[in-house]
Amino acid sequence: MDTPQKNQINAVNTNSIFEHSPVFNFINSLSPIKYVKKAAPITQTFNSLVFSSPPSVFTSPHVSSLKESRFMNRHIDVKKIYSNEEALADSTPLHGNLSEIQESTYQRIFVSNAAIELPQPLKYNCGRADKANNLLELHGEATSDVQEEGYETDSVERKVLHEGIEPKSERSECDWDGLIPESTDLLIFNSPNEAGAFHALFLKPLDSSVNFTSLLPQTTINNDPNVQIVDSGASGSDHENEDRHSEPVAVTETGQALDNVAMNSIPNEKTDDELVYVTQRGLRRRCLDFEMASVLGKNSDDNSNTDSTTSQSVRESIANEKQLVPTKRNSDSRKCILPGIGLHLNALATLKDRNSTKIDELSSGRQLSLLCSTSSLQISTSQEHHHLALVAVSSERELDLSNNGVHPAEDCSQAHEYLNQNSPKRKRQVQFLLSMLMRKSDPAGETEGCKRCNCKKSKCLKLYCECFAAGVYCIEPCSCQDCFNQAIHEDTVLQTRKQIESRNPLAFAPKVIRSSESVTEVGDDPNKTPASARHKRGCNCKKSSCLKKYCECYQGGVGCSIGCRCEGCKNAFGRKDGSALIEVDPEEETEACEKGVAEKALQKTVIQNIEDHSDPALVSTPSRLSRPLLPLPFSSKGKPPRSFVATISGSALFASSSQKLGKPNSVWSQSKHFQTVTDDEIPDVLRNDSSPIACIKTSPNGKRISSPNCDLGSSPSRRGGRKLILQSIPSFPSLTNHQ
DNA sequence: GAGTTTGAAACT
DNA sequence: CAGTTTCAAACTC
Repeated sequence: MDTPQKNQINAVNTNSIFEHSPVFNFINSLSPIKYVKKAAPITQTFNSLVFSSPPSVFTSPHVSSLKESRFMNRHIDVKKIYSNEEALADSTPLHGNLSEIQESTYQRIFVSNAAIELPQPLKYNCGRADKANNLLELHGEATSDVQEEGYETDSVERKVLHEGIEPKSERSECDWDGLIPESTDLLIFNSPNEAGAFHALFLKPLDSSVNFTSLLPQTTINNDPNVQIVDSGASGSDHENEDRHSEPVAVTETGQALDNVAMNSIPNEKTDDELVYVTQRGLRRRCLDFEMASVLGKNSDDNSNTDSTTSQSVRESIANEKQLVPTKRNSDSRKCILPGIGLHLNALATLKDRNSTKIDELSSGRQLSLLCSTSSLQISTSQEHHHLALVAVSSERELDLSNNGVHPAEDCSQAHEYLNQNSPKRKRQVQFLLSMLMRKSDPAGETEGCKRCNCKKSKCLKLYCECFAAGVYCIEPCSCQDCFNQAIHEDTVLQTRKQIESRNPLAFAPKVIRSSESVTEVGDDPNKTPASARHKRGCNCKKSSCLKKYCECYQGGVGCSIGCRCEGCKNAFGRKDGSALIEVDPEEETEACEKGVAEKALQKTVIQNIEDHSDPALVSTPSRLSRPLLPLPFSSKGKPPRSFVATISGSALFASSSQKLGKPNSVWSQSKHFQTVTDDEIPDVLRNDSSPIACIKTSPNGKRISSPNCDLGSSPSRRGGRKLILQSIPSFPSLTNHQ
């Protein structure tokens, strides 16, 4: 499949090595315009990057994607996970060498995500944690059919092994070590070593489209072995392609290749094994990727050392589910990419959890979050569209972090460092985010960020368990008893999940659906809640008047709708009767906010600001726009996965996705949800920012009706949102001002 | 931290 | 589908 990206990439490749040199990249980073061009086609890439995090929402078990594997198992064998990836990679008819693949991989991650499924990007976040992993993973993905592989693979392996063995030593050299968390659960990195991978990502000059380099010190790049590795890869597919003479794999192509891989798995056992080996390090994740899990689960038993076997089994499983995976990707790779978000949230949660548990990890996580935000900002330069999304995400992360008890100051300090290198705009944006963090003084929030359950009888295998419901494994901070929601009980978890889904296919779906996306559902129905978002099932509150977190609607930051069976609804976010918060009782809302919802409200406001950046009035009057969703589900309860998903994803989206995929079940895949959120949702919102009215039509009632254009349907047109992106950037300042 | 309240989830 | 029970979070003290 040749995509514009590919072409671009090729063009890039043709460019001399100079372009790929760190210095050149850095210079390029300085000129956003250029990057934008390059990036333009790649917009999705960015998403992947940003959202690489594991989807909080459980995807249907049957759906298997690379992402899944990654996300799924915090503790799952790397091999397994990797195998999934491999399966994808294998399936790919890639023509490039491993080296090429590596290069392409990096590019993919940063540059060409579009073609790449979200999973890949996720890889980057997730498992790629390892320095080596980055390369390997890439290889794994791209590897499929590398014929020259032997040569390159070996080298790669060596690198990987080498790194794995002495990751830290290498890092020590890197200046970034301090900044970049070694162990970033957040990112899904298992071990500190994994951080290196992340490192590499940042360090890597990436595609011109995305330049983290600007953020990163050049020196670091040079110094850090990892960087070098990355560099080689990063320097560009160009180099590799040229040097290795292997079939050139354009980044774009790579992305496609990845997709293809998923579709056509061509198992390269050797490569797979290697990959698996590498991947293992970064696999530890709290997030459960049920989709993958289902697939992986089969293999889980074997996980440990039977590389070839595992990879194969994975492949087989994947092959069996080929339709799903391929469909997903084919249907809309872009969309699929989003899953990362979900993961991301989970990752955040995990991070938080870990924060409580492990200081080191926490710090790293923080840093990561910061880095992510920063990176997002940078990326924004090249890709505004993504930028906003990223910003939103980052902001959320930050918020979460703050909630978690992470000290914003630390993050801020680092962020500032980055800022120093960035343009004023970026600085402002970053500051904005930081301010949000700082503001979010959330005493209790600290814990909320991460999911911690306290189950005593459910074994964490029922929806009662928030961790389980969120699609994440229970972790140390949890106070659960007889917990089965652990990687070691993966099979049980998957089985249970399936069972629950069989009973209620939507059981793991986001609880809050954004109306804009689900406009079809609510949009025109005057009877429905004015809010832009609403609970998928509605609440059934009797005594809380929908003013406490007992109420899921309230908890989710959305107003009640006609679907609710609540009594005496006084939901501050919108009453069942349709009255908007402000309209109904501003004070009430205020109180609620003060009590604990404040965070949500704040986030909401912030989000709105982001969305409506230029129009504060809108924010003040939700009714006008339609009730703001839970812009930041994270805050609401610190339960990123649920809220987040809910907020972002919409039933409509799901439906569309499923249709595309051709697999109804696939609809539930987290990736889609995330995708929706990332690419579609946020971008749209951002778009709206620039011109709130543009995408949003206001009905006489004041309800928001998404315009056709706005409809995120996932059409390519949507993605073209660059214009908006540019506009969105300016908005930040205004937002900051507001705050 | 223990106990109560609450409403979703699960069960019948 | 409705009623009941179970469960764990949210809340109160």
